[in-house]
Amino acid sequence: MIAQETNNSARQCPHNATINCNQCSLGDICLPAALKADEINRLDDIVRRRRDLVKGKHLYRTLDGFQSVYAIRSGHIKTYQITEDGEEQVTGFYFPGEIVGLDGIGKNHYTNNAKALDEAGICEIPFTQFQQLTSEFPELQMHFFQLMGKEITSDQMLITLLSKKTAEQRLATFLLTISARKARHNQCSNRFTLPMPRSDIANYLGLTIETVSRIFSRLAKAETITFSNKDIEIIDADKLKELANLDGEF
Amino acid sequence: MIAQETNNSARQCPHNATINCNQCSLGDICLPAALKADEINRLDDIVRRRRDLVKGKHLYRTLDGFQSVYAIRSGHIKTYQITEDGEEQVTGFYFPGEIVGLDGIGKNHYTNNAKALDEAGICEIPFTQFQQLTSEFPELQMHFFQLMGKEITSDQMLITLLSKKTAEQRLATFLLTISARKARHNQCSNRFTLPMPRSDIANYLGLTIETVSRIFSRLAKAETITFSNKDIEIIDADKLKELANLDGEF
DNA sequence: CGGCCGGTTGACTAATTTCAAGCAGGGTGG
DNA sequence: CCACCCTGCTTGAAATTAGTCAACCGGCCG
Repeated sequence: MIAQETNNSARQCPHNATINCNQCSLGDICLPAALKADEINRLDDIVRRRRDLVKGKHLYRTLDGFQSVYAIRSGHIKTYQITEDGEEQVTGFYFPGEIVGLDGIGKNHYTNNAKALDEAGICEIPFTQFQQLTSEFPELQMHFFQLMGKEITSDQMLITLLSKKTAEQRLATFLLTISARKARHNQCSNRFTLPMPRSDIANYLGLTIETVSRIFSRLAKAETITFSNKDIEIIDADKLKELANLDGEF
Repeated sequence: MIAQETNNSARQCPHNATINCNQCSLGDICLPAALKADEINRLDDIVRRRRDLVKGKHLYRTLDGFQSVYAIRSGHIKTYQITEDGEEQVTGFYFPGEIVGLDGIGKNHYTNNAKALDEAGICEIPFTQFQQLTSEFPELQMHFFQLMGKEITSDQMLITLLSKKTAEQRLATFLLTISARKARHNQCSNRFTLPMPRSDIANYLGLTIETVSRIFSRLAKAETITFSNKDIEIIDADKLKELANLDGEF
């Protein structure tokens, strides 16, 4: 029913591993956002590009030594932990321009696994060198603190969601979050393809696959969205916001 | 049944607002842990002491401008958010030696409210000055990154708990977390007084007061703990750990 | 072609919430 | 000093939400 391709070519295709931070289309939402043109070159010097992952490949694993954080140039990453009893817990989804690996900073190893949901282009940022750079550029340090702060606040939003919201509210909120992130990239915000399978959505939202599936159907029946597998179209954003109980947020 | 007083006098009473960072009994778990003696004095210079709160008083509120982070010298703080529909969501409990206010870093305002659960002594750390100090002392910067990292990982533990665990597992985990924090302060780890009411526990764990109460009773009936109101004694820590991790379901 | 995987749907079950009542302790006012 | 009330906590019975089990569907791949 919906035939839509992800539109990655905002300015330059971020799949292209040879471009530098100055040219990158993600410059205004990624780390360079905090820097002046000449400073970006300094950042560029320490960034290692062309770390490309095929779908399903890990960017890092829980006990890998913490060396770097990673900027996502293209594709999508999910982070997850394995609980004591061997179950997977999805802790986050990351979109182009976002930074993964912050969970490793507290310890000398990562606390999550990070896995590509599709073909992903990654910029590796060795943390020691980056940290030196932050001492030089207070703006960058501030920006980085802000990144960690955002990580904390987004985790806390998830906590509220898991603690207080019904299945329907959770899924509605989830879809709106994705939509908002698409908008940030000047991509169509009411028509998109989910990069992750139902099982990951369910896991992330603290629900079962069946419940997620049922809610998708229910939302479609109420003419709030239409969908075909991973292709989603938001028809009635207001109703979705109402369902999510997030009237003022987006 | 249980008559126990909190034992705050590890070395010096942290209620005493006149002592400095060098003398503080919390030196080895608080920020000074990262610093040498002479460096601690520099930290001490920027710390504003004697911000003391009576029970129920706010340390900061959601939309207060972000200026400072706070070290807890004595007493307990809870952080919480108000959701769109006006409900309270407790996001954390903070004990002596721990730092509150990190949620403000991402924006220029706090994203939580912070409220004293009992009489609390607080050291205020103006963030701008602190940030300058971190540029001088890489150890301190590292320690602070670690603090934020810990905030992230503890939030993610809560996410897993809310997403995967049963009511019983949640409460067992909660009690073990408190116990571990008591141990960190050389305080009795199997006999303590909870600083927060049932309603806050329930809210934090994503349960209702009634469920929390029922689980407390169930744990007592199973001779895992005894309790009288807020006074808790852990009788069978092993059983509690067992309950917290993997339930004997499958 | 057949099997597998991801997704959907239905019927039933179990866990937690909701509603309601009651209890204990602390503080206040008569 | 006692009665009363208020708050926080406990307990029981009924209601509801989401989970479990199971069947089925369609596309994809060997």
